[in-house]
Amino acid sequence: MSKILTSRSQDYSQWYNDIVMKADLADHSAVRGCMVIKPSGYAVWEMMQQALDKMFKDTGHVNAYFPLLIPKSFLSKEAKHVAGFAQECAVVTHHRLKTVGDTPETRQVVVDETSKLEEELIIRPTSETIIWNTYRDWIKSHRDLPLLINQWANVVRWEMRTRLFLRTAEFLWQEGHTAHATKAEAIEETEKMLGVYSDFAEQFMAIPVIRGIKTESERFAGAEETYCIEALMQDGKALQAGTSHFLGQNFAKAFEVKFANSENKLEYVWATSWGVSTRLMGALIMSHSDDNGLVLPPKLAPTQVVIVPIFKTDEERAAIGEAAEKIMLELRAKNITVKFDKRDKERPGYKFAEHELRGIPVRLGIGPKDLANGSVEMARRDTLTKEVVPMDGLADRIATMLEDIQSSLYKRALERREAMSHYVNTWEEFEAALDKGGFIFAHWDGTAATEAKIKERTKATIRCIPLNNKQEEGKCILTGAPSKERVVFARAY
RNA sequence: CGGGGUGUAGCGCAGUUGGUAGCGCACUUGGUUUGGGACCAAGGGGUCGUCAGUUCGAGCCUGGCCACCCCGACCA
Repeated sequence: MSKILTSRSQDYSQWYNDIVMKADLADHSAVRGCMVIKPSGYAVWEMMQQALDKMFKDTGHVNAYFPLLIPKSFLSKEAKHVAGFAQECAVVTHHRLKTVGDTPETRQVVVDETSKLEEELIIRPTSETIIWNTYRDWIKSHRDLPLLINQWANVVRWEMRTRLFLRTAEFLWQEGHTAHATKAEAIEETEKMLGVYSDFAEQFMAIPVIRGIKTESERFAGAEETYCIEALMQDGKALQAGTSHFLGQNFAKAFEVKFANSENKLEYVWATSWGVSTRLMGALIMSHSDDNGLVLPPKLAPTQVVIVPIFKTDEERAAIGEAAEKIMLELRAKNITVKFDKRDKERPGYKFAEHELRGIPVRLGIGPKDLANGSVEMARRDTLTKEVVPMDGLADRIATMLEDIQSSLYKRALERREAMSHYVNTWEEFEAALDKGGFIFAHWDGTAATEAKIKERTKATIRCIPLNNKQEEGKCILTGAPSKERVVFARAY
């Protein structure tokens, strides 16, 4: 059994960091709490971006870009919003530096105090305010609605504690910001985008998620309702993988965004916002990887197949090269991405290990024996198994295998989650389940006070109230007060 | 921000009592190798995180600062 499944939290963190480093995905930067996403990591992020972007476009959205810097007064216009983000904002106070000191030894660069800004600028922790300030000018009539815009951007949140991908001071994300004429339409949009996120998580990332809504205390600052998808990592901790917010008219009122309806009466617009971030990279790593390194689902693997040649002589090398070229043509004809690892310096064994570390789903080995037999050695990353198969019909076989890896990863993750889902009815059962890790479905009396007490005692939070939740009579595990449905508890990242 | 730990070559580390820096991997060159992380030989690479202090002399001692890791607190 993989040691990660049995390990303590500290070992799991070490394991996670090792994979990020050894698979060459990212590194710590010289800037506090920030990371450098390396080409290997960025390539995976790009795969995610492309898939998500297509899904956004397919649901009628367009991309735009808004400023990085937000005047402090904008941020403070929505009271709950600023209260939620005030603790973690990077603030720009000056716009100029100057050099002081006459000699090279004493010379230094300091802030020019004469360049102090009259109003400080906040580096966006999220863009609702700057966007709604802009939407005021864009929305005049019901004919301007709905306004369905997405932005790919970076944001900065000055977190106390950072973890590569999961919580960095700066991170990359997309944020959708939509405006609608009616409440119903905005809620529909919020739910639709949650659906896009859960489809993406399950179909592309091969990660099963629970769709639900947040309790009031976990709600986005400034939202009326926060919908989320929650995933379970291999160590039994939950990870919020995406959120979609119904913002009501909060931002429309804060920024005076009104439209003339068909009867020429002014109304405030209804809003949504939704986002996923590079945190999904963390989710991907923690969901599928094993002790040999990263495991990528084929749909997100920048390279799906790698061919490793095994040869002694130049003649063999040339013959294998020809065979590889032929295979690559066939695979590319089926839109399968393939690389031929013809590096001379590294030996095959080294390459095998390296490609496993980086998570390439399928590896082909071609050597003299294969040339003689018309065969190829085909290895799959998820199960670490390999078999010798005929060269004939290889492309079809690989296409099938890629599909199988994609669905197997999902199935494996789903089975693991089910095995780590506990239904409890008493406090004792709840505590026992917490020791095992995973999602805990339990009754809760619906009060923030109880939620807070449970969090204080156990560090477990309510991850969400599942959508379409089964209604059943029960008693709160803490207070014994009546409850009509189970909510999902877990310790979370 | 509190507690604990770390910072020495690209990476991982050693460095004794304070005496002017070393090992493994990686890198360069040559040769032998190549079906699961090769071997031999010869090389190159360091303001020891940073700033100050103590000292004839600091990688080592003292203090400040910075960054990172782990546990908390915080955190759509």
